[in-house]
Amino acid sequence: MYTLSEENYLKAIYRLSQEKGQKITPKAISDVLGNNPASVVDMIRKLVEKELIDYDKKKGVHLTTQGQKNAVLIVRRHRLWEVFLLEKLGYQWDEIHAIAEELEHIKDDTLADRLDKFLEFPEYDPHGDPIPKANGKVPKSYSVTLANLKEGTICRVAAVRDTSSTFLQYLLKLDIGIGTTIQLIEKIPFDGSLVISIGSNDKTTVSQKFGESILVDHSN
Amino acid sequence: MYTLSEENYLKAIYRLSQEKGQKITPKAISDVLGNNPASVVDMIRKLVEKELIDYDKKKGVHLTTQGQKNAVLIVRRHRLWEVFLLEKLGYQWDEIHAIAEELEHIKDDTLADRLDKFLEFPEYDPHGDPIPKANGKVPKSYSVTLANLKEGTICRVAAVRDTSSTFLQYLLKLDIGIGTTIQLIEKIPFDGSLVISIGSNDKTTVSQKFGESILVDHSN
DNA sequence: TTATATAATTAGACAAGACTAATTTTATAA
DNA sequence: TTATAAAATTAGTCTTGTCTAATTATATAA
Repeated sequence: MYTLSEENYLKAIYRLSQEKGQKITPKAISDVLGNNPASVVDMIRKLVEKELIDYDKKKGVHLTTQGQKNAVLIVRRHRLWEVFLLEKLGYQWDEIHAIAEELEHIKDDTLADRLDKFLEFPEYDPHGDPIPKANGKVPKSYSVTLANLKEGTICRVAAVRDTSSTFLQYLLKLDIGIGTTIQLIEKIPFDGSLVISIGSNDKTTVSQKFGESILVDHSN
Repeated sequence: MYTLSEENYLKAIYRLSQEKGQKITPKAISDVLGNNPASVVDMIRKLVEKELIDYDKKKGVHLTTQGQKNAVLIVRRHRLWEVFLLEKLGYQWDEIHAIAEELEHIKDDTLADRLDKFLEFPEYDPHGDPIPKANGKVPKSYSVTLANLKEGTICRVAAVRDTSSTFLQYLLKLDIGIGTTIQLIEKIPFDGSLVISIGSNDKTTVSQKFGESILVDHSN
């Protein structure tokens, strides 16, 4: 088993590896974890030693098979606990991430699988992120953002990319949740702002950044 | 909030404080936690500094009001998680202690209370230990052991004093659980062995140590 | 009461994981 | 191509919580 810190690094590296085409550098990792680049270099050395990652200055950091397997398991635990906290304990959308951040490190061979069964094998967590299966397979995740759509398109909110409390509270205020229908009415060329209609409500304007944080499902 | 280590010390001291009449010494704490007495002395200094305990060489260690409050909360979390693991996730009696040992350290202001509600406010954990209430009140705990009874007494198993896997597996093998009826048939003066009848089964002989690890409820 | 065993304490070391400051590499722009 | 900025790395330090070994204090038994 690995330490809390090692697991957090694996998770951060896994997350960065999902952003295709980006080289995973010490700087990038330090930005995700909010710590010092020097600390990251130390930990990279340690994880290479343990054969959880490879590091090549040119190619950046990559998870080994072993590292990938572990990272996926941590993500699985995190997302299952999020479902539990929201569905069973009645937490709000914006409260669950921080607690799951601790729960994901609880070590027991059968805990994740038992929790999975108890929750009746959910495929997605409350933020719309796919929950890796016990065998490591990850259900399809969404990749089209609201900001990607053509004007006029009607879509369904499938997932959100940001777990910050400020973002999630803003969503609650706008009455947006997983499954909400949104029509993209207009894109303002000047700053990328989006004019949208949420559900059957009136038009609202949101920022480009906001539009890029919402992943959608649309039929055409 | 306190560190994992500080919480484990508080819990150990709380546990020792339940054994009335015993002075809480560094040695006693090191025995409970399985670490070096020198480490205990260091931590005692730290906890005194934080006003969680008092230490007087003559009187030993005592929890302050603040320390008591925290210790009780940790115990509350531990026992609630035990109920969850057994009732909701289907773990065996002997598997839950170790996992609850990790879960009890998850920090969130409302988690214990939400879990308590979700489990419908259980009064006792699966080992028969009382679960402290949100306000710090602790339901009555049992104190009479099987070994304390007079020959002939019929009792009900109310709680067990040992959380070791070997002990709990032995209980499963003997078909003893919380609520099981046991009659104490005979006490062997030589070594304190007990001849008992479990439920409606034949006589069995168990050791004095075993008898002292079972807390019972009896009507006369 | 004195010898001996046990407990408590102190001093010093160590590993993990973080930091700062200084230095070296690499990338970017003039 | 060279100057400059940014990133990576190294060296050294710090904190937490542990340890061992040595010392001092206390309790127990002869």
